Amino acid sequence: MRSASVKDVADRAGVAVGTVSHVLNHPERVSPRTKERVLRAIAELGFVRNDAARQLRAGRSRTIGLVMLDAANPFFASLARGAEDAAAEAGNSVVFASSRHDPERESRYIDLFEEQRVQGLLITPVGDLSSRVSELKARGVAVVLVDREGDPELYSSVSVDDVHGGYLAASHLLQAGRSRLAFVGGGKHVQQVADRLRGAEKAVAEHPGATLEFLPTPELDVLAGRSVGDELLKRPRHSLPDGIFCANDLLATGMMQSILLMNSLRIPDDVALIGYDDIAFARSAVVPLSSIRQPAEEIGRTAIRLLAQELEDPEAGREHVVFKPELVGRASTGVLESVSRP
Amino acid sequence: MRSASVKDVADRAGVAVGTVSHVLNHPERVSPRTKERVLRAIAELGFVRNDAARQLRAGRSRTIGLVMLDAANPFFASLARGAEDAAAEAGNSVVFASSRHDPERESRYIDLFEEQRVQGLLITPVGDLSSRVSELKARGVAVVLVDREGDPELYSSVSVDDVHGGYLAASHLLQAGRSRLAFVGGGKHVQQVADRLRGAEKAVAEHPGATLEFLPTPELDVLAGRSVGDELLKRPRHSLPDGIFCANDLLATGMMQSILLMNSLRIPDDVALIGYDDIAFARSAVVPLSSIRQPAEEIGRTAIRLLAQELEDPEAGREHVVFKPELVGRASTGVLESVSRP
DNA sequence: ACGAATAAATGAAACGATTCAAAACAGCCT
DNA sequence: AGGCTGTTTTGAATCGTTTCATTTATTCGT
Repeated sequence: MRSASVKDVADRAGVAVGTVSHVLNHPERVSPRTKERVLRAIAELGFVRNDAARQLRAGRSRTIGLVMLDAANPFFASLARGAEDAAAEAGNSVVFASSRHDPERESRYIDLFEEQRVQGLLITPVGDLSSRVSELKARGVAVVLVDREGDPELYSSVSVDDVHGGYLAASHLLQAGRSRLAFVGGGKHVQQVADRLRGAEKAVAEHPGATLEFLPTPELDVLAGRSVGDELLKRPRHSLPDGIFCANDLLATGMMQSILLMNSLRIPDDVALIGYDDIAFARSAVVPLSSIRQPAEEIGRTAIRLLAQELEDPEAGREHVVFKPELVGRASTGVLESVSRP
Repeated sequence: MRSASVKDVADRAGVAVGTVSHVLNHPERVSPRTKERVLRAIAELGFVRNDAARQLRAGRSRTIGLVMLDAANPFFASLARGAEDAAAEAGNSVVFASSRHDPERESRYIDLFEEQRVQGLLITPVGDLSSRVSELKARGVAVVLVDREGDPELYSSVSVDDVHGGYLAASHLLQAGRSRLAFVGGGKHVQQVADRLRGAEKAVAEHPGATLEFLPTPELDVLAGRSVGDELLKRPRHSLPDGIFCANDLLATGMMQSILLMNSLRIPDDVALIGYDDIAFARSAVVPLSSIRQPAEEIGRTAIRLLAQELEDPEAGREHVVFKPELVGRASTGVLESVSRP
C-alpha cells in the first residue's frame, strides 16, 4: 500500500503532473475549474506531499536545527518555544535535540542535521566550540550561537548579560535599604556565577557603606542552599547579612527553607532574599521569591531572526545580541509583585 | 557553493557512482584499494549524504514522530528521553513536537510528520482522538498512544495505572499506622485525579476502621495546596487527618508549606504527607516528600518497542502496556528513603 | 472571422542516493 | 589458451516533486 503521488492525483483528475504541482504551489496560475477537480482528487486519494522529494528538488529543507544543552531545563524549554514560534511565522519548523552536555551526543545530532540539510543551526555548544561546528560552518551552513559567544567575525550570537543581572539583583537589595549583602553561589569558575558576582560587586561599589560577602557552595541546588543557610544562622544576629543574593533560585529556595525553619528571622523584614532564573517555583514559594528573569523565549526568537538574516545575506557582518535580564520583585524583598524591564 | 554529491565523489575517486554508494552501504562488497580511494575523496570533498535523497529512494524515513502535550513538563521530558534512547539503539531518531494542549497545533505537527513520512507516530492526543489521527492510521501509518488509551483493536498503547498509584499511596499511609486519611485533589472530572482517588478508596476499604475524606481543590498547583492546608488547620486538633494524600506534588508542596508555617503540627509525627509524580522538588523539600513515581523513561522506551512491533508485523494484534507506578518513601511519611517497585 | 495577445496546461528534465542486472576482471584448473 | 567460478565494478533506472520551455486554449480588438 503505497501512498498516493502527484502522478496518481494527476491521473485521477485527468490532468498533467505539472498542473497538480501548480495547484499546490501557484494556485493563481490555474483555472478555478481544474483547481477544483485536482483538489477533489487530492482529497479522495488522501494525497500528502512527500517532503523528501520536495527537499531534494529544492536543494534544502524548511527546517532549522536546534541543539540545546538540556531539554529538561525550563530555560531551554522556553527558548525552544520562542524559536519554534518565530520559525513558524516564517513557515519553517524547528527540530530539537538535546545534547545533555555530552559532546558525542552533540556531534551525532550535528551529523544528523547536516544530512538533513537543515537551513541552519542554532546551538549552545557543550564546552568549547567543537570542530564539528567549525566544519559545518566552513561548508557554508549558517550557525548561530545561543547563550554563548564565539569568534565574533564568524558566528552571530545571542546571549544574556549575567553581569547586569547580578547588578540588578544587588541594586534591588540596596535600594530596599539593605547594606550588609551576601552572595551565595557555586565555585567562581562557573562563568555565569562569576559574572553575577561581578555585577553584584559593581552595585555594591556604587553604594558607599555597603558591603558584600561571598559565601561559596559546592553545588547549585536546594540542599546546598539549605546548608549554607544553616551555617549562616549560627552567627550572632548583628553579624548576619540583611540582604542575600543567591546565584540561582534553587539555592534561594534552600536558603528560604533554612531561614523559615529556624523561625527566628522574618523575610523580608529581617533579611531580604533574591534568587536568579525565575523558575516556576519562585512565584509559589512560601514567601514568593524575587528573582532575575532571563528572556528565554525572546532569546529563541532572536536566534531565529539572526539566522534568517545570515541566510538572506551570508556576506553581511555577524550580529551579536546581548539581552538584559529583568528584575522580578516579589515578597521576599518586600515587593508586591512587579517586573521591571531594563 | 553546492555541496558535494556521490557523483562528485565518484569523479574524484575515478569510480562509478554505484561504487561510492557501496562503500557507504555495503563496504564488504568493495575491494580495500578502491574503498580507500573513495574514502579519501569523501574526506577531501567534505561529502555528506543527502538524507532527502536517501529517503526518497527508500520510501520512508528513519525518524519517528513524538507529539507530546507539553515539552516543559518533566514527565514528558523524561518520556521523550526514554523514547529517544530506545530509538537510537535501533539506529532511528525521534523528532519531538509539543502540542501545548492546542488541537490546532497538534494537527499541524501531525501534518508535518506525515509529510516527512515518519516511520510511525507516538502521540498523547489532546482531548479525544482527533480525526487527523484516525486518518493517519487509515493511511497505514503506525500510531502508538502514550499515556492514553483508545480503541484497543486499532491502537497499541502505553499508559500508567493511576488507580494502582492511588492505592499505593493510601496503603503506605495506612501501613504507617494512619487511619484518618484525607485525599486532596482537583475536580473529580479529571480522569487521573478520579482514578487516584478510586485507588485510595480501595485501600481504605481494606483497612477496617480507616476513613478517607475528600478535599476538593479548584486547581492542582502549589497555591491551591496552601489554601486547602490553611483551611484544614483551622479545625480542632482531634478532627484533623493524620495522613494526607495529595493528587500531585505541587499540591503536597503547598500543603507542606501551610503546615510548617503554622508551626503547630509536625511532619510526619502528627501528620504524614504523600504526593504524586515525584517531581525533582519533592526530594529537596524542607521535609523530603514521599511520592508516587511514574516510570516516564520506561514508558517512552516501551512506546518505541510497540511501534517497532507494529512496523514489523502490521497484521499482528495490538498490545497494551499498563505500567504500575512505584512508591518513593521519604521523610514526610517517616521513611528514610526507599523506592519500592511493585 | 482572423490574428495577436494572454492565460492555462503540458511533460520532460533535474535533484541525489540506491539498487540491480549486466559487464569486467581475477584466479584457477585442465 | 580456453573455460569456469567468483569477486568487483559499472551505469541506467528509480523514487516524487518542482520548474520551465512549449504547446494548446481562450479572449479581445478590429
